[in-house]
Amino acid sequence: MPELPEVETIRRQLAPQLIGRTFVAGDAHESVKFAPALDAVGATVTDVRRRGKYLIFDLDDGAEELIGHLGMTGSFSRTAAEGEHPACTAHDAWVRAVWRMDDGNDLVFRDVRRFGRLRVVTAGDYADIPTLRDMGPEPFDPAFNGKVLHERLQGSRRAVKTQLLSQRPVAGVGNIYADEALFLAGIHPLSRRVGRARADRLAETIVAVLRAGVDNGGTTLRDYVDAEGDAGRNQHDLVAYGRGGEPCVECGTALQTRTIDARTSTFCTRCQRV
DNA sequence: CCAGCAGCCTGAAAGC
DNA sequence: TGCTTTCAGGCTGCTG
Repeated sequence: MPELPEVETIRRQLAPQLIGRTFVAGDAHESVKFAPALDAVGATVTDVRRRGKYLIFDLDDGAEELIGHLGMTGSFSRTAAEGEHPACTAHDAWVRAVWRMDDGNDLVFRDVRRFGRLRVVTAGDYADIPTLRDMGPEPFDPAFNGKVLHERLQGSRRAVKTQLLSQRPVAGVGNIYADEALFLAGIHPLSRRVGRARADRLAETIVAVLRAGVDNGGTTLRDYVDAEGDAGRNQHDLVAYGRGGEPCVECGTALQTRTIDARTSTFCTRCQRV
């Protein structure tokens, strides 16, 4: 599932191909999740940014933004133009949006499970995108540290993992990297009390696992591919996520799996303290 | 305002 | 073999 490293990988690949290009036509799935893709037709891409797990295409020097979320199975790719007019059906059954660019290529958004979303907003107006509006600091921003994380975790009494997945303490952490960061920090996912010292450690491990994910081109468990269609390599480095029943790399205890907030969580009952 | 949870989606894998 | 059930889960929006 695309989290910060996967989205960042895609951003880096798309940016040089799209900056300066104009959307000259488009086609989109009828769902309200994808139809807004057509609102970008006529606009020129002036930058391709990322905020948490959201891709943000700046349009017309910042007047508007095309915002994309990959959901569970979303992916972007570029292909030579297919047909005289862009059409989702010219590709495969899971393509939800196609934009024809002024360089004769198509930008394609494919999303099997349709958990993704596309929309165009006035620049910076995220009133209708609550997760983006309330998003915490970027983990790679120098301003993000244990002090900031500690303060932001104080705002809620919910379990630390639940808070991380909300995107409010810090941007871009999903289920995989949350399990990894909590494991490396020695913090139980159900902990409701993360003091300053543990917050310092957690901030460090969050940055470390996300950086490793970017360096490895993302984590591919099943669906994720980058904008070139290639899988990531970070799945080989995971030490907690998806390893329930296997021995903890630190102490050898069998890792435990349980559902927290309808999501699978894997952790070590010995190394990770509540 | 906050916590908790149903619903959105579909293919792969497991179960029978 | 083939049908049915379970599972994966980010985010939205509703409810108490």
